[in-house]
Amino acid sequence: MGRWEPGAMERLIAAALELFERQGYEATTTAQIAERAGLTKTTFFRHFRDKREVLFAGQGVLIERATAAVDGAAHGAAPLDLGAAALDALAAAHPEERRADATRIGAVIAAHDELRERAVFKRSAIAEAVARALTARGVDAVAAGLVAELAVRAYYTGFDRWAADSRAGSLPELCRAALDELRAAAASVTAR
Amino acid sequence: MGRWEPGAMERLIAAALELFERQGYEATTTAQIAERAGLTKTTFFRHFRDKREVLFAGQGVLIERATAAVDGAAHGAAPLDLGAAALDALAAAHPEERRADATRIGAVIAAHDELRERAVFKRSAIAEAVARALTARGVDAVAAGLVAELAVRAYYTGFDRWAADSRAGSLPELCRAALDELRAAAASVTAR
DNA sequence: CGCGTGATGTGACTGAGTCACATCACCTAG
DNA sequence: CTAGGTGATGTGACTCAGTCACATCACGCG
Repeated sequence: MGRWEPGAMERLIAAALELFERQGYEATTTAQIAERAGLTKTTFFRHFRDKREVLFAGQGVLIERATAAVDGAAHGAAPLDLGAAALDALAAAHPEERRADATRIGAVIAAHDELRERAVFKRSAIAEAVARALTARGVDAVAAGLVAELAVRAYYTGFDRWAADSRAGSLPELCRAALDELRAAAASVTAR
Repeated sequence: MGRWEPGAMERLIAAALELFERQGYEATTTAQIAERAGLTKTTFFRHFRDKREVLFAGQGVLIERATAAVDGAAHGAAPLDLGAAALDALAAAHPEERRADATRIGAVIAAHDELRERAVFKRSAIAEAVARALTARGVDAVAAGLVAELAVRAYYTGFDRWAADSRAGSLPELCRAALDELRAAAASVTAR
């Protein structure tokens, strides 16, 4: 499979991150990124659909993992338990060694609207996929949308705390704690 | 204020919508849109930040209306009542005469990922603004995020039904009905 | 050793988005 | 009635994202 210097995509991601941090996102050219990785612009676009996507590589597996967790959850699980299963799968996708990378990437994304837009889109794609998986498990559509939203919201809340503070607990713990907070707040807010 | 032929922005929006429907979004050039509106490409970009934005003009007032409704709600209102106030303000922003336009615009957006991404971003911007307005009214941050999500979700659910079926009820009614469904589902899902 | 395959390079091209500068309609002060 | 002033538009040139057809090169396999 691999020939030439292997790891082209990884080199492109690293080069992009360094240049974005140093020069800013808009001031960095896809040709510059490719050159720093020892490649050309055309090859950059062979690995990423567009310039933004270089910071979101690997998120593709999130949807698969989350939906697989819902599909494979225990028979008879309550809707919120299915959501928790999706949440655990999402949290398990990021090894502790990559926490520092997450921090750096998050800082770049937060600084540029164009990238925040893509981040929000990715988030909504995950939520939609989880909601579909929930309805496939028999959860009614409205409840599925809400449970998926809770799970994804817990995931991003936990992820942000994990990335923001290297001394914070593990990602799965932080995500579970966030889900507990959300469930409590939701119950209190919707009580009549 | 106005000189030349007035209504340049409206002409651009109408031209863009017609061309997008006829040729597709990607096959349509900003120069084509401008020409059809009797203008030039440069003027197009004086009215819209980018090509996508031409289909989202006017959404800027949604945030102002929704946050103003929260700011001005009755003293002592419960969090969900504040959310309902934001929802009513959002629903009131679309006169019945524009239902057909909403249907057409929605069809174009739904057919192109690039536009769906922008739509999701707009939605999240509204939700964030409402959440901020809620925290400013003393609602705790986690609950504010959830209530804002419920309100915005009710708004989009109602809006989609309103745009999808010209015989469906009024937008405010559809949005309120959606909020009722969501509250019931949320209460049932988060019950222990 | 020759051949197929897959990743990369090359060069040219389209179109989004920006910018400096010129122009023209309208309004207002004198 | 005229001279600026203002704000919206036009013009032409430019950068860069993203695409494409075609050439090239490394590697594995028969």
